[in-house]
Amino acid sequence: MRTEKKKRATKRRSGPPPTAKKLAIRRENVARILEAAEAVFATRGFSGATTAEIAERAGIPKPNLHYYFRTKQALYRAVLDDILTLWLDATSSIVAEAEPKAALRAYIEAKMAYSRTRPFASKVFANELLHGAPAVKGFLGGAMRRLVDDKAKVIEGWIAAGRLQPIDPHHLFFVLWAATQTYADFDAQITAVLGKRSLGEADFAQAAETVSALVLRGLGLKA
Amino acid sequence: MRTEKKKRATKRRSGPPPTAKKLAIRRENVARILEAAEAVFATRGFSGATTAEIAERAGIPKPNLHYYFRTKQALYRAVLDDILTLWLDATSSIVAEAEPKAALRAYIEAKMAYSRTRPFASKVFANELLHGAPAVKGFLGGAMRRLVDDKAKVIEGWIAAGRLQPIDPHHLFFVLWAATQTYADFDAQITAVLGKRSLGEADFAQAAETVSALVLRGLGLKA
DNA sequence: TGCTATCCTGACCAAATGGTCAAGATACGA
DNA sequence: TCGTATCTTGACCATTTGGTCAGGATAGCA
Repeated sequence: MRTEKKKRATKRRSGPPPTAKKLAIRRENVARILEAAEAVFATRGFSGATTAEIAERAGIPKPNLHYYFRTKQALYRAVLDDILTLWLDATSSIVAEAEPKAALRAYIEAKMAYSRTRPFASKVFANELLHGAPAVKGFLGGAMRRLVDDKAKVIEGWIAAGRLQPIDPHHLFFVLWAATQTYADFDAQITAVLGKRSLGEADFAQAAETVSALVLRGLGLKA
Repeated sequence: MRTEKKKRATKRRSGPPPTAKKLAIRRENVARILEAAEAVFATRGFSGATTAEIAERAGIPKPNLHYYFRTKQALYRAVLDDILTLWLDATSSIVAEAEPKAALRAYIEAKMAYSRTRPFASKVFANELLHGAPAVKGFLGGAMRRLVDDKAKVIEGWIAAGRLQPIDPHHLFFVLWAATQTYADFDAQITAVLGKRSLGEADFAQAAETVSALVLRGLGLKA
C-alpha cells in the first residue's frame, strides 16, 4: 500500500520531464478526482460507487477519469492511501514523556475532530474494514500494528509507573477508535436518535466531552 | 419497516389456507434464504451482494429465491427486519428498578455477546447506517428513538439520585454501542492489530472486561 | 512553424446481474 | 384419481457499468 506514492497516475513516464503547466493540470485533476471519489465511495461503498458518478462529481467526462486512474480499484487504492496517512498521524500525542491525562484528552479530541472534518475518509475506511479489509490487510498487520504496539507500550509504561489504572492498552485503543469514529461512520443513526438533521459543532463538543470524561475517569485520571 | 411481518413471501394468498407440509417447506426455505442473505449482505454490502451468490449459499436456484422474495430490496428489508428486532431486545436490563452497576454491566455483556454470536447481523446494520440508513431511517427516528429516550430517562433518574456520575445519557449509549459493536463490525482491524487469525471467546471476554471497567469506573461505579 | 507528449472525449463494447417466464413437479383436499 | 395451489428451474432478457479506442485539442520546445 504505502509504496509508489507519486506514480498513482496512469502512464508510465519515459520521455522528458513534464512541464510546469502540464504538472499543474495533472495535480488539479487528480485532486478533484480523489475528492469526488472519497465522497462517492463513502456514501455508496466500493461496489455501489460508479466511475460515472465520480467523474460527474469531479466535473470531468468518464474517460478522462480513466485516463488518470486506469481502474476503479486503482482509484480506490489511491483514496485509501490518503486516508491511511491521516490515520497514522493521529496518534502523535501518545508519547512516553507526555502527561497521560493531557495526552489522552488530546488524542480523543484529535480523533473526534477528524470525524467532524473528514467524515468521508472515516466512512471509506470503515466500509473497507467492514468488508474484511481486502485492500488494507497488509497495512493493518504491518505499519499500523507496529504503531499500535508501540503506543501500547507507552500506555503500559504509564500503568507500571502507577499513573494510570491497569487496563489492556490494545482494547483501550479499540474503544477509543470506536467511540470517536462512530460519530462519523454512523452519523445517520446518531442524528436520527437525537432528532437532529445533522451534527453540529456543539454535538461534537458534547461527544468529545462525554468520551473524555468517561475514559479519563475510567482510567483513574479524574477525581 | 415493522409492518407486515408475516407476508414477506411473494404471492398474496387468496384461496384456501396452505397445508402443513407446504408451510414447512416455505418456512424452511425462507429461513435458509434469510440466513444466506445475512451472510452475503454482511460481507459484500447491499450493492456488492448478488442474488446468485445468496441463492447458491442457500442451496437453491436463483429463480427459486426470487419466488420467495420478489426483489433484492425486499430480501434486504426482510433481513434488516430481523436484525432490528434483535437490536431493540438488547436494552432490557436498563430499567429504573435495577441496580445501575449490574444493569450496565449486563447491557455491555449482552451487546458484546451479540457481537460474538451474530456478527453478520451487526455488519449488515453497520453497513446500512454507514450508507445513510436509507432503509431504516424511519425505524431509527421512530421506535428506536423512543426506546433510547426512554432508557436515557432511566439513566438520568440514576444520576439525579446520585447513584451515577453526571453524564449525557444519549452519548453514553453511543459510546456503548460503538465500543461493543466494533468487535463485530471491524473485526478485520482488531484481528490484524492483535496479530490473530480470529477473535475467540477469550478476546471477547477481555473486551467486555475492558469496556466494563472503563465505563463503570468512568461513571463512578467502582472504587 | 512544425513536432511530440500529454490531455480530452464521444462513441462503443463485453460482462455481470436483477429479474422474468413458461413449462414442469409436488402436495393434498375432494 | 383428479384438480388446484404451491413450488421448482433452465433458459432468457434488458440494463447497468467498468473499461476501451480512435481521433482531436493543447502545451511546450526546437
